[in-house]
Amino acid sequence: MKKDENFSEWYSQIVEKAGLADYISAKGFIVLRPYGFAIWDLIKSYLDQKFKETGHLNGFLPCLIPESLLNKEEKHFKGFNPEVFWVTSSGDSLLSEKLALRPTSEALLYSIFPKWISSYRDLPLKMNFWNTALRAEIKSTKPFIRNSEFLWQEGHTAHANKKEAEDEVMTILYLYKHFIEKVLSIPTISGYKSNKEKFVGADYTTALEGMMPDGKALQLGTSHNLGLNFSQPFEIKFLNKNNNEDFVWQTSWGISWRLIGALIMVHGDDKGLILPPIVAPIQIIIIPIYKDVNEHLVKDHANRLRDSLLALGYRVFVDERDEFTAGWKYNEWEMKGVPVRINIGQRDIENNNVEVVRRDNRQKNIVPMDNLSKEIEKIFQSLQTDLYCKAETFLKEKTKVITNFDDFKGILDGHSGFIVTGWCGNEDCEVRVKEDTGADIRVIPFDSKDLPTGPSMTNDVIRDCIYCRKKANKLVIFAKAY
RNA sequence: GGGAUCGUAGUCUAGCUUGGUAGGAUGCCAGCCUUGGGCGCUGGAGGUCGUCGGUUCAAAUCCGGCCGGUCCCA
Repeated sequence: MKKDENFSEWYSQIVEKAGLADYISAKGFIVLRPYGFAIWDLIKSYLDQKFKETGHLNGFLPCLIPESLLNKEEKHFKGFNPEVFWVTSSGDSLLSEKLALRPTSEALLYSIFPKWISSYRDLPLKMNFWNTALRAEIKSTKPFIRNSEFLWQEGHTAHANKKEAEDEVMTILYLYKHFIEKVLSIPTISGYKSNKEKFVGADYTTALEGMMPDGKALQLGTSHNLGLNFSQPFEIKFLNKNNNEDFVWQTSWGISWRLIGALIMVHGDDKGLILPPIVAPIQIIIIPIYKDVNEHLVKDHANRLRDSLLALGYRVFVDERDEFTAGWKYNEWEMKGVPVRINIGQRDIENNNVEVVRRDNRQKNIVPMDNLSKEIEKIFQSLQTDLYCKAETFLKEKTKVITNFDDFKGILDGHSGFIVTGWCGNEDCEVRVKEDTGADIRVIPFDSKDLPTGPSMTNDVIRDCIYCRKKANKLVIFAKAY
């Protein structure tokens, strides 16, 4: 399957052939297979540790939310209503109140916060939940990218003052950014969402936006400042040091298994997945190459090699299956994206070396046994940075500074990408552009130095709003999005 | 939201126009052979043709509803 020729088909093929997920006969729902779940597990354990290091504790929330609760913050409710699944009966009898399958847990969790928060001593309250959310996707679903139920993590915090909440929003956003860029090797652009695109119920939303190989944007993580928007309707109050009642300042934030989708799209090639080492369920695959006469000798060597690599902390697997040839196994493990493969046969044993193949460029190297761990470490390092650089180069190539609307439309008619331009800040212009081109404001970068196009040129070049030509007060990135 | 297209064995698919015995590949099982880029040979098992209904002596095939997948456009 060719990634360049039919990207969408290629993507669905990888999901199935690499054994990540499968379909079930309910629209928009998928089944995660062990290999796909293992990737999620690795993402989860990495981030979970970071959350704990920054003072967050995990909890568990029910998946049903009474309508009245969801309804309490009006805008929030309206925003989610079209995609909420409702439970209306138990057995044959109708429920007295409809229950929503949680599209997100703010309302549910915040209804109970008042019981837990009464004094400034109870703050900050910082919790996280690893669960799923349900949002009905009527049309165009895509595994990991758009599903009616998805695995995610939602963090929720309450703070004594505005500044602390603002800091929390940024702490988490940069924690995500570090993970996505340094661990998943996917470059991102960080910034604010426009009012139209922000989380319903937030004062403002910060986000990380990535670019997929078809030039479309994919939101990879969000962190919201909820201000007092929930604490007021839910009456989450505390006594401050001066014995006055105050409302808490809140944040919420999340990433989802979309990150797996991004990994597939950004790094994969015609041979299949390519996984960065930290999130690879199997980091090293050992293929013993043997004949009947030396089968035991070679397999013993392979297993000893595995044991020594396991002892060094690597996730290693020896593919001892007799029913497949070596060549078949190469293809299989390349499809699954295993970063490093080690071939070991009679002649390697005699020469006290092994053949090491890295997944991304499939370069083969004969490596002496004594150098092996050093070589693996080197490959892991360079894989991590090479994957990032490749994606970053692409991002830069596909990001253009545009100052007039005709050029803007022209670019989006062909293959899309990111467009850096000016915006007056008026939502009408944003809506019009979306109607005319299908692109909307993905992110309002915090700083022009974060732009892939570099700061020097953009500050001077962009003066007007791309649509109404009035003075631009924001530098924004427009793109089509998933 | 609009359009197109598909659903046949675990998987991929032929057959559908012109109604009449479901065929292949791959995988699976048994036995041999072999393994440095999807090896080879022999034999075997595996099917409510997505689902519900209609037309017909007869439906995988024609018609309609529903369910699900995929793609394109908004």
